[in-house]
Amino acid sequence: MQMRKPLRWPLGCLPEQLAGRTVQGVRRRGKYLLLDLDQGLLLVHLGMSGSLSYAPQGRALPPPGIHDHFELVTTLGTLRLNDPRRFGAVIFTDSEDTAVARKLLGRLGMEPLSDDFDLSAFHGGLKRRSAPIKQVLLAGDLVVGVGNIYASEALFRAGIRPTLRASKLSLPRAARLREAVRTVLARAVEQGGSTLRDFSSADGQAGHFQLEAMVYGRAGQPCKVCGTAVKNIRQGQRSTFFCSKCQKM
DNA sequence: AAAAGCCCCTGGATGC
DNA sequence: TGCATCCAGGGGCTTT
Repeated sequence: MQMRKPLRWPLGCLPEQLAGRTVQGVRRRGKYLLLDLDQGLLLVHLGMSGSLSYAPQGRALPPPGIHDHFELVTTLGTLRLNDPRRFGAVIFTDSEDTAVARKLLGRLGMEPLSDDFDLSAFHGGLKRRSAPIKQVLLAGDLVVGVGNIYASEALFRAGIRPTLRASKLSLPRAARLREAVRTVLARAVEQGGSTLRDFSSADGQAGHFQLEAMVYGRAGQPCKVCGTAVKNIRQGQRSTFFCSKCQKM
């Protein structure tokens, strides 16, 4: 294992902590990748611009560039993290029960594509929030995985204005939103995600979901359903796109 | 407890 | 061409 510049948090003594360890399994929680080791746990986050590439043993990765920060070298192959903006993270911790792990993983909400994405829990959570629904989706403490693109897209599909206070959502509308979140994320996964500039998957493929976005990145263009010009506003320093005719308060 | 703002960082696109 | 400005798939931390 080698490393270069620090990411969001310094990479610290990873070489010592990882030397000789065995990767026993790989999981995901929210946008954290969890590598279960024979001793300890490695948390990996890609931030906004991170990507992983992998080469099996015997096939070489290209020479490391300035944005390659971390390589996990195993007997089966090498996993490399590239992250130009360095918002990503690689963190070693002893288990999921350490203070560090709990701080990062403990606040995470329900997994949208799993059975635990329960409607009454979702609606109940929304009831307790007065913030705009878009920001509640993005916050990740009620439901995880809904990033900036998919929040706008899910709200469009559900016909809900992003500025609506979360607590105002009726049960039927919460149900519709829940379905929209699941549909949008499942479709995005099928399409390999969204490549706006530098994102790629571990085998170097770009994503294509952005090509079928209904509102995201389409400010001023006609809504694909009704033709009204798509609006772009800012909520919590992030851009939001919506159709003022299709999406009701 | 929850909301709102700030900040981390680099690079590409745009405008003068 | 050169420089300034704005914007970007996230989310932790601090302040209100």
